[in-house]
Amino acid sequence: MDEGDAPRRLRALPSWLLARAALLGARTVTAHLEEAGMRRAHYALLVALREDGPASQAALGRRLAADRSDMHRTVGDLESRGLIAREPDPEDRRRNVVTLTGAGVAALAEADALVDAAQSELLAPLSADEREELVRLLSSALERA
Amino acid sequence: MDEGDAPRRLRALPSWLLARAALLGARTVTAHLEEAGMRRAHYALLVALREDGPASQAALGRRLAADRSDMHRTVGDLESRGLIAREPDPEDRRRNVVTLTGAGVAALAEADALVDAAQSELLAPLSADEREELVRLLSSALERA
DNA sequence: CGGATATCAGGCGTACTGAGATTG
DNA sequence: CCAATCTCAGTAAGCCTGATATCC
Repeated sequence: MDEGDAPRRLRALPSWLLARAALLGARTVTAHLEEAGMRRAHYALLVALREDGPASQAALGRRLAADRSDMHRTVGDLESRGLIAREPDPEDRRRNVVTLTGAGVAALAEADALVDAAQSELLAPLSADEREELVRLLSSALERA
Repeated sequence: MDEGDAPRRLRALPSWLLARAALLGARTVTAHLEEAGMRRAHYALLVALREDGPASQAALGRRLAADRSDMHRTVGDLESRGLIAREPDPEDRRRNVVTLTGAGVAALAEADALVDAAQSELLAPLSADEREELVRLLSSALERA
């Protein structure tokens, strides 16, 4: 990727480094998740359902900081593959309640392992301490956003 | 952006944090550069020309890890605005030699300040030491790519 | 003949916006 | 009437590929 050849001004710019690292991370995770026929947005949605239980599409979109149009499409994808179920909420008929199916739980477990493998590959040059520090710094930069 | 509400699994995933932070950085830089009527690709190209002198489009693309189609479009944009000049290389007539114009140098100086301001805004929650550490960690993760 | 360059055409996933219909 | 939700349509920039013409 020739980052070493990039102009020094760019190599010292946090925003530029973040963009390059994020692209590398996205490619790595995408490549691994491909084995499960899943994309990153699919995985994030399934994780949110497992952790916090059934929710409306709007709530999921807020929690994942995802766009409503993309959420709509992602939910449709996963529903057509039987990994989630989408049913109207009887208490508020504007809402679609999204729930994880048994197949979804199984697919998610497989995807977890793939995503973990991708992290290891992505952060191979860093020690365990450095990986923790990176997570801490990125979390700090994001916490007020 | 509600990162604080995101599932814990995602908040501990480096690839996810990188994606969120990079998006925030891109939005911040884009917003600041808008004042100079410039996009990030334009800025990166001008920086490369200032630092290493005139170059062919292919060389610039390699140095910036940029796609050749986008490079073609970016060069066209900047040429039409008079910030760079594109002329066939007399020594190798396959090549277009791209050079920075006087107007380009001036626009780049203005953009430098805008980009610096964007970095400060992006990294406001971090101390100076933490910012250096973040740059170091990101560089390490990228160096073998 | 490769190999490299610039260009053109297009696809694809992501981020974002506007608008309509339904319901609370 | 206003607000929230879901849906659909469309825009824009970024990443990527294939193909062609030109030139070393």
